[in-house]
Amino acid sequence: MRKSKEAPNTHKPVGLKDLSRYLGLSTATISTVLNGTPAAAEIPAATQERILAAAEKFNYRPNALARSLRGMRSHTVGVLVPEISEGYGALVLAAVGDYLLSKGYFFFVATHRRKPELLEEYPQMLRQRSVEGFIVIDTALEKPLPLPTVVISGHRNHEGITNIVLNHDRAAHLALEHLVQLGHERIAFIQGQPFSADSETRWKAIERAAESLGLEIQEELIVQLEIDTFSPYVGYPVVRRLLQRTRDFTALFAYNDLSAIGALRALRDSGLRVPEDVSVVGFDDINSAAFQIPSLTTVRQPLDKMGALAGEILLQRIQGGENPVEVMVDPELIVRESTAPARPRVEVGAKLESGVAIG
Amino acid sequence: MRKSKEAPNTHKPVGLKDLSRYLGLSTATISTVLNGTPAAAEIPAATQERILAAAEKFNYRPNALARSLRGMRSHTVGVLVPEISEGYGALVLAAVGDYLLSKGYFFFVATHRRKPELLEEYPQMLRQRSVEGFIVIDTALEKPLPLPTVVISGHRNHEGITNIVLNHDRAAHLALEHLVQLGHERIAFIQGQPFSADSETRWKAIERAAESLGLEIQEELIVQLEIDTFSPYVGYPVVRRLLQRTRDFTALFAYNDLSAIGALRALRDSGLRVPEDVSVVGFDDINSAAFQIPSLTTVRQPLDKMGALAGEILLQRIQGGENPVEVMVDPELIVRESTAPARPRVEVGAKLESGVAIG
DNA sequence: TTTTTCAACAAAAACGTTTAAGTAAAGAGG
DNA sequence: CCTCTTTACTTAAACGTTTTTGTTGAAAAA
Repeated sequence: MRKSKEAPNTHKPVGLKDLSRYLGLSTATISTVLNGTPAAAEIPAATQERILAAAEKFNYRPNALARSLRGMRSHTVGVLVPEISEGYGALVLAAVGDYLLSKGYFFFVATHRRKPELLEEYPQMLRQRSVEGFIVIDTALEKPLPLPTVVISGHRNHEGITNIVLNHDRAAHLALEHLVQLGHERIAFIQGQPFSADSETRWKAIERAAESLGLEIQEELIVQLEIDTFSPYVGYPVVRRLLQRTRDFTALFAYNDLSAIGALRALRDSGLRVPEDVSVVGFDDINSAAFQIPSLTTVRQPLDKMGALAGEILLQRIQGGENPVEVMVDPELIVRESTAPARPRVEVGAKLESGVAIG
Repeated sequence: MRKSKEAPNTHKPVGLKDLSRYLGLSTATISTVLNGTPAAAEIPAATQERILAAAEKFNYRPNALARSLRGMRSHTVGVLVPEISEGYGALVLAAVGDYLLSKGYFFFVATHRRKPELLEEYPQMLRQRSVEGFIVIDTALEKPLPLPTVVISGHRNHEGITNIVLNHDRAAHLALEHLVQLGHERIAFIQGQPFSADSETRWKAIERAAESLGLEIQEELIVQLEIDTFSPYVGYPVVRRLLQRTRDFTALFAYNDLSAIGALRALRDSGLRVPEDVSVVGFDDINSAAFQIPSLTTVRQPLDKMGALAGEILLQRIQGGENPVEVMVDPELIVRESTAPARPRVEVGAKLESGVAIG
């Protein structure tokens, strides 16, 4: 039907044996030449060229399973993540994936949805598939994994794993410095929910940053998130309540973009313009931050960098390199439309006089 | 150092040979018992129990590489997607992944970023890794792939692949029916950009739906998107322009959520309230649709269903099952705050009289 | 001429499974 | 007592590589 020396059909991939038959050489010789191992030096150039030509002609691709099995590297890592359909996980995963692919690694993704039994099972299954290491995103590991592991925004520290964390001090400083430079002195704050991992860390960082900038934090301008939701509504009621107490502030620094978006609406619904009357700064730089009108000035968590870094460190560790306990990444201030120079204090008084009745 | 019958340390996984040594049985026997093959019927229950117990004790996990290599199934599929950091890709991928994991399959993700060389290379690399099939998301394939393939929102049809597409007729009908039931008669439309794949299909569907509902489409209420951006700003200028021409409409059906969000802002900036003055319907149900205030009524593309369906059909095909050319999925109308009963026509007139000068 | 050395490759083992084919011992049937 | 089954396994091949060790024929050295 099909002549033997013709390129075989695409159904069964051509293997070393096929080349061996075609070239009249042993698979050993072909393998060494194609891999350019030291032993290939003993093979004359003419033969090498014949081999290369044949491999090219038949589009030979070594079977990765066989290669990995033989004891070489699997060039595969496992990624554990709670969810990838929401912004955070997707962004980090995308960055991790891009880095790994660029280095010739493939990866399995296992979404455990925070179910303990899956968190127990998936690492084992991934190990069964010979992954060389793990990248763990936003997940609390019960026990350390039996392979090189890099954790992004993890909640616990274990022996031997590398943690990638945001530099919260710098984040707070960037945001407050920006506002101070715009002339803002009375700044309102939305603190994170008590159960949110970063809430305390970030608030402490804000206090330090305020101190270093000579900025005084007014107790009456602080509100705290309470409800647990993925909707920006999270920020709406607290800002409405704040506005009933006082309008004597020119800027608002929210715990995250979600609450900042809720705040935008609350401010607008209260008749205040952003940024003319109040500047708003968010945190995270989720996708919809840029989508708001006005678009949101925010402290960006470099999720792409964090992902790429995780990939880089993991591959390093796999190759027996250093194993840092913690790597800190720097946030970035993304200035958009929601921040502007502070209005003069006099205007505040004027607005206040014509303001809404309290209570 | 370590006694031989003790559970081995976690560094090297225990293999069939280890069990063989421990039990004094051949690997063949152990394998057949653990796999419950027909041949295991000849092994007495006592032995079987011994084997099971040992496997349990040492937490034996068969090496997936070896198993796949031996010619059985790799239980792995490849997923080709342009990008996973934006909503669409992430949502579909999440659904695909969940389905596959639930069926014991793992998957490699390859993000080709629409670069032709990667689109050429990645399928080959995935094949090298013995994937059993492909799921291709939002990608124009140049040539059919050499394995079972399911395409979600693909742009071309090839021999032997299964396409998963949205039922656009139903989508259009749902949206218009909703508006009609709310009493809307004068409805404005935002058409998709000429280069967008679904633009024409969807518009045709809208025309058919309008016809069937006895709704007349007014030429002067149609605008079309032009710019190519991921920001909702895409919808802003066209709606502003529309509003300069006329305010004589009570509802707006946008091409997608992005443009609908831009439209929300444009309407508000023109002094119109949503939904009191104008109802707005979007399309897709991207995450930020629910995040708007008012939250957006929209036609939901069941990206989760589409992903799960793709997984299901692919596994079916891999197991030699049916190979449908096209599978249509139904959209769903998600009613939120941006739609409400039409205001009476009289008010329209009133508004119009006090309206903006034309030209 | 015989031995040694070298070039150029081949043979075979190994990775950890699965599976077809084979076999020793025990029991059944004659 | 001999043969035939059956039981309960074992042996060995196979998957497609990589890698260590061997082998062959010819040229160089003795």
